Amino acid sequence: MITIAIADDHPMVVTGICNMLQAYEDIHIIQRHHTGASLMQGLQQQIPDVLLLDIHLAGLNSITLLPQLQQQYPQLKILVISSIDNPFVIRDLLKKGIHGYTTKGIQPGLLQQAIVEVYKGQIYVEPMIRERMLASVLPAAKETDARLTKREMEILQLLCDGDNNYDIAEKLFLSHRTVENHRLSIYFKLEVKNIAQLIKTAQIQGLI
Amino acid sequence: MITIAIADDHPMVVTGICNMLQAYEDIHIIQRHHTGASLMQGLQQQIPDVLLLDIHLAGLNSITLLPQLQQQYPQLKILVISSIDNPFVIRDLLKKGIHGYTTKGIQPGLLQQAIVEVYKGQIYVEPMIRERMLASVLPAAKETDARLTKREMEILQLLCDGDNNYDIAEKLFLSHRTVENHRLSIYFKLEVKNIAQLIKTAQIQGLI
DNA sequence: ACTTACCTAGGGATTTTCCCCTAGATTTAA
DNA sequence: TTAAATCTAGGGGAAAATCCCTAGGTAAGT
Repeated sequence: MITIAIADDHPMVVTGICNMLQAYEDIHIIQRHHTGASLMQGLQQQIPDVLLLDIHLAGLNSITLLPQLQQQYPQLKILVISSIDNPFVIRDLLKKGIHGYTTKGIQPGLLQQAIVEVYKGQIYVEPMIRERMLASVLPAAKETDARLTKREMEILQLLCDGDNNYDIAEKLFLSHRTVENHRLSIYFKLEVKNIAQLIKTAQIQGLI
Repeated sequence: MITIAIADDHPMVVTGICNMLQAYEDIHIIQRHHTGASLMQGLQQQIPDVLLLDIHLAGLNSITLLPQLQQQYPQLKILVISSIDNPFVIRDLLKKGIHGYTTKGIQPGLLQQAIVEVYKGQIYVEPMIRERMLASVLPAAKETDARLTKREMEILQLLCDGDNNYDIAEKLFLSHRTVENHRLSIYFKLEVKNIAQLIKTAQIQGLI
């Protein structure tokens, strides 16, 4: 018997999930929450085996709850359910220590499977997403050694604010040529060839 | 008795809706679809009073089906259900002739109310969205400027890919000066002053 | 002590962007 | 059927970015 708590600010999704899981006798839903506050309170009463967590809870990004959840309930398995299908975003979530990820489009049978896998201590990622993540495995490895230095990160931030070399030079008390050098080395590391691609890549990789 | 067809590529949402509406005896769900093709076929068999339509159907934007739906089934009421809560986007949908809009976060009672309203020929917008649309009435003037034309959107996409004016000119068979003009008018509309801010703004506003 | 990475700065040239304009053709809305 | 918006294209010039380089100082590890 696996106990479940659901946290999602869309009642429709909550009832949808409940309905899906009704058929499985080994899964028992013990809590339903629509807000982060309600969730944290509920966990104090009783700790489920698996938490089905939507990324968007009314007004707050539930990912911000992760560190707290992990610290207070280290044995709690967290299965994130969301609409996002960007492999980079999901990879970041997994890095943050969630135990599984599925989209809201998952088939009932797979959801049950996901819960069981996560419960058993496996990391579960919905098959379709898993494929897409595989497709981005190489860029993922690349991204690791594409680590920017402190100065480069600093300049990246300002570039992303729309500052030009001269603005940045003034703010950091540097020559604009120095800023240019940093900028070009950022381009090289992130394998982009202009500022537009840089901003996009930085956003996708969560560098800003 | 109001007959309903549901079109949503997320089984979870479909079962959630069905579950929500089970309690209401005056509402009868006669069709469930996960793809646009299935939907169009189903409508040929039997026309429901109200169509609950998700914006995202497997692989296609269901909004593209609107003209066809309206032409073939002028008496069909279309209630769009989605996760989008951007008032501007919703206003555009209403302009395109949908009869109602709710998010997936709607309460069961309100969903039933929405269906009844739409069935009776009213335009229904979820209360929370309605408020936010009201709140954007004044900036609506500003937003009018901020709406990009077709050509501008096209160029925005390419700019976000890192193409420069010359690349874009070649791809679209234009002069690079023309591309430049479009680019500058995009800058003006989005109130940015260079490509870096543009990419960032476009990402944040979901324009790409 | 020595290599390596990092930060700094610049010369010089080319390409692209950015800013100020005008202006005709076409499309759309009032 | 006007009026307004959009799409097209360009002149001319200033500013910035991009692409070649070199090179000294500093900091960290081996």
